[in-house]
Amino acid sequence: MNEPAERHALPLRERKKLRTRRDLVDTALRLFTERGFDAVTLDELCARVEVSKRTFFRYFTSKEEVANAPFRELWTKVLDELSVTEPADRPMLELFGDALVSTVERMTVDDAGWLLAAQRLSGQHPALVAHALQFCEQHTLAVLDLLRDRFGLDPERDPRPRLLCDLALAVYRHALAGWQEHADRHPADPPSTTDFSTRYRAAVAALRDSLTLTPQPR
Amino acid sequence: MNEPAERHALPLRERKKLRTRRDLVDTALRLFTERGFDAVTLDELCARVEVSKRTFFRYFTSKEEVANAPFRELWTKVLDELSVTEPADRPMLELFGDALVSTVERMTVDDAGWLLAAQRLSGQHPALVAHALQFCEQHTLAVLDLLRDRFGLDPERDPRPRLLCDLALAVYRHALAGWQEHADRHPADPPSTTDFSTRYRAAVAALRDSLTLTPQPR
DNA sequence: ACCAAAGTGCCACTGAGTGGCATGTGCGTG
DNA sequence: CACGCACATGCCACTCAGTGGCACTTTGGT
Repeated sequence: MNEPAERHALPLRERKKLRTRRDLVDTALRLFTERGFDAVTLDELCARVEVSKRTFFRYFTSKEEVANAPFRELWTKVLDELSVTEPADRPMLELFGDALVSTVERMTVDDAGWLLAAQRLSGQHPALVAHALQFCEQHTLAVLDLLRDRFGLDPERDPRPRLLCDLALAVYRHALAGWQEHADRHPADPPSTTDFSTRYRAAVAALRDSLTLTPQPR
Repeated sequence: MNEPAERHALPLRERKKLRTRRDLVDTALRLFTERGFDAVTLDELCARVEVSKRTFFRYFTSKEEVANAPFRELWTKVLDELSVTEPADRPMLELFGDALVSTVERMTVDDAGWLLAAQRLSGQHPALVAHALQFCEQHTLAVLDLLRDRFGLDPERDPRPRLLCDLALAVYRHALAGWQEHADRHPADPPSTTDFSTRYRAAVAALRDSLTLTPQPR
């Protein structure tokens, strides 16, 4: 019936939707970056994209969500990757890290730029941090389902899967923050996704030592 | 000058402020619990407490904040405790856990009840999760300052302090969630703060294993 | 050509949060 | 005790995020 054999030939209707969504995200990130998150009203954003405010809310549930859209796109891909990963005999933390790192390294330069822009904004406005963290929390729950269904780990009876997710998220956030700061110090260079990977792996290596970290004598 | 020798004799003006604040928190948590977070408008809450909406916003910065007030009170005490802790030759994670556990066990039964109520609400409404997480983030930054100033750990050059905080927070959140679920299964009993401590310590013990957690064969 | 469904625009509305100014109350001074 | 100062509050009008409802246009299938 409605099964076009060609991959990239989505129903024309879907194309328009994707385009509108992309317009909204791009314009929003640009305006927010230029003038600050709450100096830009939704009315203005909608006017620029030539879309009614009502339509905006059919694409995004809140003003924060459009600013954090790059995070959603990243994690959607990571989850896709994880859901086809074979449960080899390696620590989940590694499987998790591999999925994240390879997803980031597969990003286009443009997408990496948007991701950094979103991260930069998050650092400035508390409401964006809040939304981003709550978004992580939601995805943690999705990952826990995955761990239960595909990897035989039951988060109901075992606290470790839950802790593992939070550990991995802490590492991810640390790597992302470091990447963004580094990118800001070299504004001329294009964003380097391998810089993220390096930071991620370094943070993973530091995890074990964090557990026994002891105060230094003054 | 204004240094009354008596401990509990605050300036009378301050007493009133504390009382108003307490009224707002208590009434808010009660109403939110009875009818749900967004079925209660601020206008209504203010009417109950007989306070103008303008005054509400001199005590709290948002509707979410009043619902999460018990968290703020808890962490304020924990930070106070940490800021007088001597940097003995023990892992920071233990010092941190001791401060948290002893603070919780020193709570009154009433305060424990409010804390559980706030946690219960957070589980229901995304906006409250978001606010609570962002609040944790803020306190993490305060803890990092403390680590730098009192414990000689520099978060600028060493990723471990930052990771340590996130680890501790993950354990805290897990223990709190478990405590609340347990309390809900036994609604007749008064809240048991030692139950929280037990869960906290168990989760700390599980941390190390989380790092190497490996998929189970189906 | 036609129809049903999906997508959109428009309009009015609720409720959170803010600014400004007038009013009142506690607190220290003479 | 009276005065004045500073702080806390109340009131009012305003902005803006987000929602509900309905009418209109576009798209894809028949």
